[in-house]
Amino acid sequence: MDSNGECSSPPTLSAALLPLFGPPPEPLPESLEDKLRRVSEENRRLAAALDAILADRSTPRALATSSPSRGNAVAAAEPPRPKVRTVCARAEPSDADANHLRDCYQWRKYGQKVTRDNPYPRSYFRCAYAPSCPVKKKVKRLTRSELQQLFFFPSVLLFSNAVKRRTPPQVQRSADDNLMLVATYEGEHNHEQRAQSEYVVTDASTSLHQAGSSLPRSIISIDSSGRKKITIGLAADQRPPADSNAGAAVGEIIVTPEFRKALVDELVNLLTNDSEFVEKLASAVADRVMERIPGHIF
DNA sequence: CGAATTTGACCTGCGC
DNA sequence: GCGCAGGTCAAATTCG
Repeated sequence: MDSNGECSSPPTLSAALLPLFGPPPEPLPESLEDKLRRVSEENRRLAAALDAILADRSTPRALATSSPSRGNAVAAAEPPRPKVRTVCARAEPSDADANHLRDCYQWRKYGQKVTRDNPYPRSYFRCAYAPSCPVKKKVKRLTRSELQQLFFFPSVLLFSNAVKRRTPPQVQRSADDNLMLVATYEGEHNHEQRAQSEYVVTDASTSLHQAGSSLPRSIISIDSSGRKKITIGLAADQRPPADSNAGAAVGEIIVTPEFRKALVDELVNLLTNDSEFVEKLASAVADRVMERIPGHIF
C-alpha cells in the first residue's frame, strides 16, 4: 500500500497497480467504440486493482512482520489479532467537526496527528461507552489523490487525456470541501451497544438514523479477510462498523447510494471543469454525428 | 466545575 | 545505531 513497511504485499498487487501508474497509452487515433472498449477493459483492470488494494490493506500486520521478540511465543498461545475494519464515509458538510465520523458508539478523542502524506490530521478515538472496551478508531480525511486512486477516476482521466498533465485540473475545490473520511476500527466491543430501539430506520436503502446522533451517512466497509461481498444499499438490519458481537459479515463491502452519488459528484465536477475533456468529447460527438449523416443527400 | 478536546512531548517499531 | 513516522500520554485549554 505505502512505503512504510507494508512490504508483504501480495505479488498480484504490484501487477494490478501497473495500469494505474504506468505511462499513458499511445495517442493513436481510434474510434469512439475503440475508446469505450478500452475504457471498459481498463475499468475491469482497475476493479481488480481495487480488489488487490483492499486485500493489501486488510492484510494483518502481524503476518507481515514477524518480530524476533515474539518469535519464541507459541503461535497457538498468541492472543487473537484485533479485528480491523475500514470504513469510508462522507461527512455532512454541516458537520462542524468533519473529522469525527459519527456512529452509534460513543468515542473519546485521545490524540490527533498530522501524518506525512496527508495535510489533514488523523484523529484517534477510544470507545468511551465502556471504560474497559478495547476498541479504537482512527479517522482521517481522504486526500484528493487518494480518492482518485481508490476509485475509478484514473480511468476517466486517462480517457480525457488529462493524466498527461503534470498539474491537476485547474478547478480545484477548497480543501475543506473534501469530506470523504476513512475510519479504521480496531478490536471488538466487549459491551452491549445501545438499545436497538434507539435506532430508527428511515430508509433502508440510504441510511440509518439514531436519535441524537447518526451513523455514517454512507459507507464502504472492508474487513480483514480476503473474501469480499458487495452489497448495494444498507440492509435494514445492518449494524454499525465493528459490531462483532452480532457476528458481522466478514470481508464485506457496503456501498450506499449516497456514497456513490458523492463519488459521481466528484467525477462530474472534475470532468465538467476539464476543458480538454469537454472539447474532445464534443469533437467525438461531432464526428459521430457526421458519420451518421449520409454524404449524398444534397 | 467537570467533561471533553487540544496539543506538544514521549514512546515504539521499522527501515536504512 | 540512528532517524523517521505513527501512535499514545497527559497537562493545558475549552466548553457547556
